[in-house]
Amino acid sequence: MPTTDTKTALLDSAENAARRLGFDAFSYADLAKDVGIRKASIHHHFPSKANLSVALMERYHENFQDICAEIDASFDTGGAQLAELIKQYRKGSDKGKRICLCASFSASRDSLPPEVVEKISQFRAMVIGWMTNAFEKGRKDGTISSVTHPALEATSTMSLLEGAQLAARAEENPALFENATELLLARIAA
Amino acid sequence: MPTTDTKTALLDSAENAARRLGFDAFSYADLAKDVGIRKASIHHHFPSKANLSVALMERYHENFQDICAEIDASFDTGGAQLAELIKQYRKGSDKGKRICLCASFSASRDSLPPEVVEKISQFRAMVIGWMTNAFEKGRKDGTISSVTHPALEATSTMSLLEGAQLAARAEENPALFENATELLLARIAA
DNA sequence: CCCTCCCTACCTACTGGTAGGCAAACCTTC
DNA sequence: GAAGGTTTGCCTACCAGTAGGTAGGGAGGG
Repeated sequence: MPTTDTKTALLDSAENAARRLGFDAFSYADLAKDVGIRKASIHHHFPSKANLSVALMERYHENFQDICAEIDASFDTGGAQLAELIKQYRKGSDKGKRICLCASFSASRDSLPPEVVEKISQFRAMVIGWMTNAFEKGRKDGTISSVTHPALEATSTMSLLEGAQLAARAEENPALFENATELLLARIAA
Repeated sequence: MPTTDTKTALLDSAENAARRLGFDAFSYADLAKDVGIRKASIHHHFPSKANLSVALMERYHENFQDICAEIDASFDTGGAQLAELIKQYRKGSDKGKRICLCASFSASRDSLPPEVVEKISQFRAMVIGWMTNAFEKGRKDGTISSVTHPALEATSTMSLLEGAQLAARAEENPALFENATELLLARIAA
């Protein structure tokens, strides 16, 4: 076992770069410098950049799914669950320094292999599905106000959250994320 | 006067490329091929890519401002004005093949000169300001339902629209834009 | 012995950008 | 209106640097 798992270190570095700069704006040379190995050595772990993008999206999907499951386990009401997801997106925004990998990859769509494009859709469907459940629950238990159509609420909210991250990123200012989500949060009962 | 204004053709090609692929994913060689001149000749019009990005953002801002002014002149109610702006964003999405230049540039923030980063903020402020007026008007004339805080509504809506474009772009599917904006449109009286 | 992990060295293609030239259009000034 | 100079718009040819990727080798552990 290596001192620190190099493959994981590469994924961490690449995810960060992709979310900060975009998929087309970071190179294997950047990763090499960041992780502390030579550029050519990266190809041992990820033969191509397309290959790396697949691994990134897979890991991101799994991690996010785990987070959703944990929210389900820790919070009972639909409102509390939704609030926690919003908190997660705020955290993912990292004070306007990054955006969601899904949003970043969506913008770089044409530079990615079809496999990743497919996985972006699956990620979106997964999150929207989870949010639909949260809105449904929030409508029943009364912790989210004015919910008429949970599935549409989820779709709107997904776009809102990614757009809010983008807005905060534009000025590298976390307040813009807060502003964009304030009305949504106001619908959630304490 | 040239047969077709080359500078304009370059701006058109570059804007399209930036909105489809991202700022880091198109090159001067791409533009040259598209417009039909040699790569080096582009530097006559735009000495550097940074320079080009400034011109792109400036033109985009002006064009969008004109569109907003035209909506103001053509539609009386806040609801009709907002609906028209949403229509504009739908059109800008081009069936999921592009996103707003502002959204694209926000994601590529670190590749752009500070001047452009500043202009992105100004663009956002301009659109949000216009939408704040529309929501304010819609609240008064009753054409937009449940408006309590126009400025926050505008900020949310801006994020929603950019996020909706991103969602549609992810699958190159215009239906995702429709889904994300359906609830918002439902608030507007016919 | 082989497999994992990383190395040096190298490749081709392409990046944004520069130097200098050349033809046509545009001014002047006679 | 012709002569001369300047500006505009594009060209060929080239540059250093970097992109992703390859070939082959060596150290070390199972």
